Amino acid sequence: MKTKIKKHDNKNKSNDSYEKILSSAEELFIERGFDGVSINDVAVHAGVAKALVFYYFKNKQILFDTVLEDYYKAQSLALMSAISAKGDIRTIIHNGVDAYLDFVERNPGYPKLIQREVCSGSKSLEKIAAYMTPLYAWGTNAFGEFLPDSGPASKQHFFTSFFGMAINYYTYSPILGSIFNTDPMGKEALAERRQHIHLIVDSMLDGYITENNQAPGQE
Amino acid sequence: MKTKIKKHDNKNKSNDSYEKILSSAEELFIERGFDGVSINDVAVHAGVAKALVFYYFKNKQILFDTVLEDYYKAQSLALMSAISAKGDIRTIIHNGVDAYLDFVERNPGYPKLIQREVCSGSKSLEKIAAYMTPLYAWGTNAFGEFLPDSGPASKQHFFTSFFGMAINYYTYSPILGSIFNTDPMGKEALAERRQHIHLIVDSMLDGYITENNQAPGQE
DNA sequence: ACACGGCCTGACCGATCGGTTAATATAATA
DNA sequence: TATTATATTAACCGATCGGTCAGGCCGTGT
Repeated sequence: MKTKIKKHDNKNKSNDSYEKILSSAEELFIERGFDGVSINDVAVHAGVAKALVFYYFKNKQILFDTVLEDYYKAQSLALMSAISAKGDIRTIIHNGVDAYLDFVERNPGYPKLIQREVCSGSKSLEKIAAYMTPLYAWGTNAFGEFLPDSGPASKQHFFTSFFGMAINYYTYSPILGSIFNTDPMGKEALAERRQHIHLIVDSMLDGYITENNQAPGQE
Repeated sequence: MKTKIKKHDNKNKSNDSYEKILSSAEELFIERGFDGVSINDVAVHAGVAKALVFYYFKNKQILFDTVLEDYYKAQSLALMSAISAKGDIRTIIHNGVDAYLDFVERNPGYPKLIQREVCSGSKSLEKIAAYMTPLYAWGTNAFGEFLPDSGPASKQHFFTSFFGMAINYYTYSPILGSIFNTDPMGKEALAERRQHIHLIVDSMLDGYITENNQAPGQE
């Protein structure tokens, strides 16, 4: 049987309008958040009738969740090889950091989208938590080789700190520019920021990797 | 001349409804953000008529900015003594960290409010940037004693990292709970988090303070 | 030729949005 | 007591919200 273009079913997305709507929604939700965007905004930006948005996406929440899911898939893809890599712990962590920064630099709107919804009591919270879990699992596992499972020096705390340090630069970039009088998202600035993060990772590993793989204060 | 209750003028806030409206707005804006809250929501929560909100606050944006400003004043007050303190650089930084964490723990909604608006292209962006400037100025100045002015190990990068590390825990707390299966805002968890941050500060200072006050790689 | 199903639209729905207005209740002043 | 300024409200405004609906268009299979 010859395959033909059927009703949209998540397998066949050859449809042009569908993609236009989704990418418009992505752009606008990133700019202004769930509550700041109307379906009409999306339709106008995509150049279609408002009703068509509801034709492809049953309601606003589903449209938003689809945007989230698309980003999650892209993130998973981008981190997959780095996350499953084996070898020297330093190399693993540095590669993971680079993979994540690569992804964020290519998708600077993603951290904003996530962070804003996390701050709000978003209806997508559980979904976001589920999306973050693999990343946190990888991170705590990587740190777990030389950090304790609990207490103030635990792997959870360290990964949370690294993650916050890395991501906050991007989410705060709109005001960092005016505070430091530079363009934080410029090419050189991003490269320098990346160097900084690697530098911190190294200094952390230097301080916490001991010969018997024990963190200080855990003897 | 005897002082009397006059029209509301930012000096005399003895009025009850004014305070109720403002604190309701604060609570709701923190929960759901600017676009997620309607003036009617605020009025109902405050137990007054919607029109009274517009009587005290000319429009929604001004109501929101007043909430922001109130928080900023409270933050300034909370950090004032710590920021102006002199003495040993380690003590200054640890005291600054404690003062900031004290404030955030007493006002857990504040980082959320700020972060969400920063991520959005909020109309209050310039105001927020202005509010953050003193904090960043203090931080970069404190680090400035032993860190370079530019490059990947600059005081700006370090303070940005510290700030991100510290604040992200609070803004991400809604999902950290389900990821780590704990209550990140519980009393013990907060105390442990504080220990962790002090621990990182110390490890950073150990690594970067050298006898001639120069950062590694800057010889 | 005709029917069918996916694509797309304009018109419409009730609810709610931010904001205004006119009128009233209340309390201080004279 | 009469007057005046403030505090408060119900009713209303046009615009926009998320969402629905009936029907037209168009390529395909029969």
